[in-house]
Amino acid sequence: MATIREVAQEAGVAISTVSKAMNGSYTISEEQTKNIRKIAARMGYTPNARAQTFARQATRSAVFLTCLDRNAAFENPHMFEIISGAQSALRQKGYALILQHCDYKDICATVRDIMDSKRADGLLIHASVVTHELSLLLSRSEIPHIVIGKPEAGQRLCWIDNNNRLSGEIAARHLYELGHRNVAFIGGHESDRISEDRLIGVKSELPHTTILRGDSTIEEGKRITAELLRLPKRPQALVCANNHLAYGCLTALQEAKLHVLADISLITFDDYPFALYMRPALTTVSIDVYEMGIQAGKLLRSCIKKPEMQIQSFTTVPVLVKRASTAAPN
Amino acid sequence: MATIREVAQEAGVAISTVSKAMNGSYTISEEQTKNIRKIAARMGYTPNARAQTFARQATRSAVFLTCLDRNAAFENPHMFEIISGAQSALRQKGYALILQHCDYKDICATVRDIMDSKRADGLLIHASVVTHELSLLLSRSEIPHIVIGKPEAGQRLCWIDNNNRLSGEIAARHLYELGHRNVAFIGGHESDRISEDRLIGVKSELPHTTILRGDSTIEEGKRITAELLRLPKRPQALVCANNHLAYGCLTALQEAKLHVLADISLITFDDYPFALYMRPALTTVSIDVYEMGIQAGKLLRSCIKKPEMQIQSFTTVPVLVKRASTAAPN
DNA sequence: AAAATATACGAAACCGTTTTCCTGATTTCT
DNA sequence: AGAAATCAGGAAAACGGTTTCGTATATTTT
Repeated sequence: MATIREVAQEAGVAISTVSKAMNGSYTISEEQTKNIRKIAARMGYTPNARAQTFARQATRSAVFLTCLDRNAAFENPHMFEIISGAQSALRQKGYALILQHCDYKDICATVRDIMDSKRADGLLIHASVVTHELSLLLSRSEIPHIVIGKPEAGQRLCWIDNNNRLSGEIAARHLYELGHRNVAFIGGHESDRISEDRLIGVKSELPHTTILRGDSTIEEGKRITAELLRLPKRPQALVCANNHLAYGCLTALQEAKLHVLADISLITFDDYPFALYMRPALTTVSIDVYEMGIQAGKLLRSCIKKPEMQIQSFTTVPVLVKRASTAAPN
Repeated sequence: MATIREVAQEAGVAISTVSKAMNGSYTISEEQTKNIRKIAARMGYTPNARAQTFARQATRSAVFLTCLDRNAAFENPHMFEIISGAQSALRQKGYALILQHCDYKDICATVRDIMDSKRADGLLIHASVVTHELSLLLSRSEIPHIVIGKPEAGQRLCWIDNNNRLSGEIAARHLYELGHRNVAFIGGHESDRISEDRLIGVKSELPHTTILRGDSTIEEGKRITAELLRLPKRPQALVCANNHLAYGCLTALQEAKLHVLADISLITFDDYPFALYMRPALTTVSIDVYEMGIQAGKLLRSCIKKPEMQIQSFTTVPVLVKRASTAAPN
C-alpha cells in the first residue's frame, strides 16, 4: 500500500535514495541502506511491480508459446514438466513465465504481437515445425528467443532439443552389450525427424538393423510387429522409435504368445508414465525433461542478458532407464 | 516502435484522442476513429503493454499457482490440461496467465508477494490443502482468487472442483444398471476426501457395498484386491477410487487368472491416459479437465470484474466413459 | 594548503499510456 | 431566439518507480 514516496518521507531521504537502497546500489552507504530497508519493511512497502516494469522498460517475464494442436499437447505428458523446468529457471532470477497457446496459422501474428507490445522480455517457442516465415520474423526481431526442438538446417536460431541420435546409440549399445546382433527398428515415417535421428544412432552401433516404418500409432505398431514376426529370421530384439509404436508392439507380442524378456527384448524412448506401468515395465532411453526446461530457461536468461550473444544450441543427454523388457538373448 | 505521441502528431490530434480511438471510446466520432486507426496501422503502432499496465493500474494477467510437490504435479497428467483451459478462458479476454510454483511452506509468502507487488490482477490456486492461514490471508486480500479443489468447511472461498460424489453415483448406477448388486469399493484412507466423496456417491446407489481401504498406490491396490478375492462371496464388480488402485487391482485380477469382463467388472475414476491403454481398456467416470480449467478462468474473470461478487463455487459434471472393463454379471 | 578524487546522496527527467475534467461547437428543447 | 443539453475532442494530471547527472562533503594526493 505504501509507495516509495512515503518511505522516502518517513526516512527523510530522497526517493532515488530509497530506490537505490531497495535495489542494493553501492552508492548508498550500508548503514543508510539497512535503515531504509528497515523502515520500508515496517511500513509494509513492496515496490509496485507495474511501476517497475514501466520504469525499467522491462517486464521481467518471458512467454512460453506452445503451438501444438490441443490434443497433441495434452497427450504429451512431458509438456507440463518442461514448462515447469523453464518456470523454475526463470523464476529463480525473478522472471515470470507466461503461458500462451496459439494455432499454427496464428503463430507469426502472435509472435509479432508479443514483440510489438513489449509484454515480455523473452520468448520460448515450443512448436514441432518452425516455418521459414517464423524463422525470418524471429531473426529480425529484437526479442530474445529460444526454440525448443531442432530447427531446419539453415535457420539461425537458439534451440534446445533432445539428442535423439545419441538416444539411438545408447539404445543400440545397450542391446549390443546384452549380446543382441539381430535387431529390428520399428520407426515412424521418413519425414519424422525424431524417429530418423534415433535410427541413425541405432545404425551407427548396429549397422545391420532391419528397418520397418509406419504411422506412429498403436495400431501400426501392432501391425508392423506382426509383420516382423512372420520374417524367416525373427529378430531377437526390437527398438521402437516411440511409445505408441512400443505399446502396439507389446500388444502384438503378447498376442503372438511371445514372452518379452525370455523370447525377445524390447526397448523404446521417452519415459512416458505408462512405460513404467506396462507389463513388463519397459526399458527406455529417456531424458530428464524437467532439466531440459531448466536449460531452456537458463539459455533464454543469458540471451536476455547479452542480446549480442552468438547463436547457441543445447542438446540434452539421454539416459538409459533399465527395466524389465531387455535381457540377453537366449 | 512508434509511440502514441507520434501517432497523435501524424494524425494532427491530441494524444488522448488517439488513446480513445484505439480503445474504442464513443466520445470519438467513427470517422475520426477509423482515420486514427488507419494511421496507427500504417505507422506500425502497437500500444506499449508496459505503459498500459502502469496507466491502467492493472496488469491484465493472473497467476496460476501450483503448490503440489514436484513429483505429484508431474504425475498428474491433468495438470497441463487444466492450466491450458484456464489460459484459454483468460487469454480470450486479453488476460495473460503466469505460471508459478511454490513449496507448501512458502505459499503464504508467495501469495502475499503477488498481492503486495500487484504483479497480477487475479490468482488461481491449485493446492491439495488450503490451510487456515492461507484461507485467512486470502479472505483479507484484495486480489480476486479462485481455489481449484474443495476447501475445508467454513472457509469462505470461491472454488472449483469435480463433483466427486456425483462421480461415485454415476459409477454405482452404471454397475447397478448392468445388473450388479454385489459390489466392492477399493478406496484410499478416510482422510482422502476425494476417495471418501466418491464412496458416499457409490453408497447412495448401492448401500451394501463392501468397503476396503489402503494407500493410494499400485501395490496397495494389488494387495487389497487379493484380499478381496479371498472373501467367501466374491464381488461381481469393483469400484476403484483412483487410477493407482485400479492398476494394482487389474494386476491382481490378472494374476488370479480372473478375466475382467467375463468374471468381474471394474470401474474407476479420472481418465488418465493409461486407462485407455490398459487391457482391457478401463471404463471410467471422468471429467473434462480442460473444461474445468475454462470454468476456473471464467470464474476468475468475473471475480476480477465484480470484486464485490458473492462467494461462488462450481463443480464440474462427470461423465461415464464406457470401455471394456464393465459388463453384466454372468 | 590547494587540488584532485572519492563518497553519499538529491533533483529532476523519464518511461508511454489512461483518464478526468474542461471547452467550444453543434444540436435540441422551450 | 435563447437556454440547455449533447457531442467531439484537447490539456494536463496521474500512475510509481529507475536512472542519470549534478553537487556538497569528506578524503586523499601533491
